[in-house]
Amino acid sequence: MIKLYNTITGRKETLKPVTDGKVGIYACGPTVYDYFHIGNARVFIFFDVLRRYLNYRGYNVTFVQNYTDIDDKMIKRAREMGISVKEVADIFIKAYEEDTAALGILPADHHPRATEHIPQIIGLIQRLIDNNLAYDVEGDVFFDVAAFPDYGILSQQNLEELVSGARVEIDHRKRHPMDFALWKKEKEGEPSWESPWGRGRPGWHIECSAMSMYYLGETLDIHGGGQDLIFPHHENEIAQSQGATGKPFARHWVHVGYLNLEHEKMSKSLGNVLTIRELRKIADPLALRFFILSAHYRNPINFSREYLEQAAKGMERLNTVIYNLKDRLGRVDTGSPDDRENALLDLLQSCREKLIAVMDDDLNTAEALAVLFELAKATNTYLNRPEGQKKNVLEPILNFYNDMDTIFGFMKNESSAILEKELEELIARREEYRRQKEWASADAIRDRLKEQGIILEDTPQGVRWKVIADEKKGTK
RNA sequence: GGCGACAUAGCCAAGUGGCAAGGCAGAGGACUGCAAAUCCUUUAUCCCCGGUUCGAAUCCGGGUGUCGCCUCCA
Repeated sequence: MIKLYNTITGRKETLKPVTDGKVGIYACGPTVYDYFHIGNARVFIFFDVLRRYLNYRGYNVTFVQNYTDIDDKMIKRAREMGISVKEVADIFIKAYEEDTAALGILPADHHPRATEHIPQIIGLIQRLIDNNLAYDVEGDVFFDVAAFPDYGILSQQNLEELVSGARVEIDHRKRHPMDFALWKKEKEGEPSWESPWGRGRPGWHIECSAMSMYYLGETLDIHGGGQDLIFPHHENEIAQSQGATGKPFARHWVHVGYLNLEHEKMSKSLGNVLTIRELRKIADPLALRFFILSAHYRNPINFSREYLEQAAKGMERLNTVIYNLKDRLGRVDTGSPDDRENALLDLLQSCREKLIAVMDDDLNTAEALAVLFELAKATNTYLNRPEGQKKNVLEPILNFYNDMDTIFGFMKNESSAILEKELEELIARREEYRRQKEWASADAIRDRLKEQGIILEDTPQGVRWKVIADEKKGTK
């Protein structure tokens, strides 16, 4: 039984998909006018883990995340760069794909673009006009909030409260100050499409309603994004979608908390935006993933280089235990487990159960990681014991970690650039120096290999080596 | 003005009624030729003041502080 906090009710609620065994998730994606930043990354990483976890729990998940490729910011950027809006979108979608891949984020099942769903958008607007929830004024179409009684349900505010706090300019063509644009009349030199109301382009909110329902049906199981989308974006999506269909738009509204940078909200005006593009130059992007997962998704978190380094070291600890397991597994045989080994296998089982329990409870990734650390300690203790280890004890533990990696996705799989034969030769030579107690010569070999990114470790079971790839050295 | 979040060790961070998880850093020890890795030991008046309760970090009331949303925003 998986529980998720639902913004619309303010409670954790059991996930009950529309169709048993299937889950449709729609997450609001980026406006592709620039590189995305570490705050955006928090949302993308959360939804990546959510869909991976639901998949692990046996659901058939369809995950949709849009690209907003037409709006004011896109148009502005195209002018600045002296290229078309389409070209801006192509550049930053490609960058998005590269940067998310570096963060271990899997591609969604669908990444629809607003400009490729104009017919669906127009159809939805027409339904709203037919239902007397939208009106056309001189080629602009607005949503009539006063005609939709549930307006404000998500942000828990009524219309009067919203108006009193609003800092918007009054557009006198609107029936109500909070009415928002579904369709914007064409302006000179901007991309536009034919519609029943004349040439124009979609408003910001309508694309998500249109595309989510097109791919996932009229009631989504899970919809969400960053907390700042609650109002107005998701509020407006509810109005548009429910206004058209008369059905609940999403069963679960999931919103991810902010990630601040050095205790400040990131914003262009403060000039403190850290993009993943930039982060990738100075640190391991997977350390950011680990850092983000080490706190609960609804709590605000603060980012700094220091915290990222702490996270990188913790992540390294888990990667090391996996490395330790793999290394030892190649040197041991099967046998019947003794009492202490049975106790370890019992612990493995209880860790598995505990991990599922904490993840089922509103995706508590912080506790889940603690479980992985707990098992790591017991495993390391076992690997240290002089009586030796058994394959049929080590293997299930390694399998567990591999399973967990399909959810959390921060494990490293290093490969060596140096030829293994050459390496074995150097190790053998160093062993000879060590036998002769020629420590300086032995250490020279170790230092030389380290410069090439290969770490030698002397263990009671013999010398072993591992590769540290350049971009994966943690923070640099 | 309206709505809301957060405050737990040097740092990060779980825990929402029953002896305060986990990670990072520090100190001491074991192991090691030295390293690396690992293990052991060690570190908390849970922001303040009241209340409810046999029992509160957890529930209620009141403070204080930090921050967010109500405008484009993840």
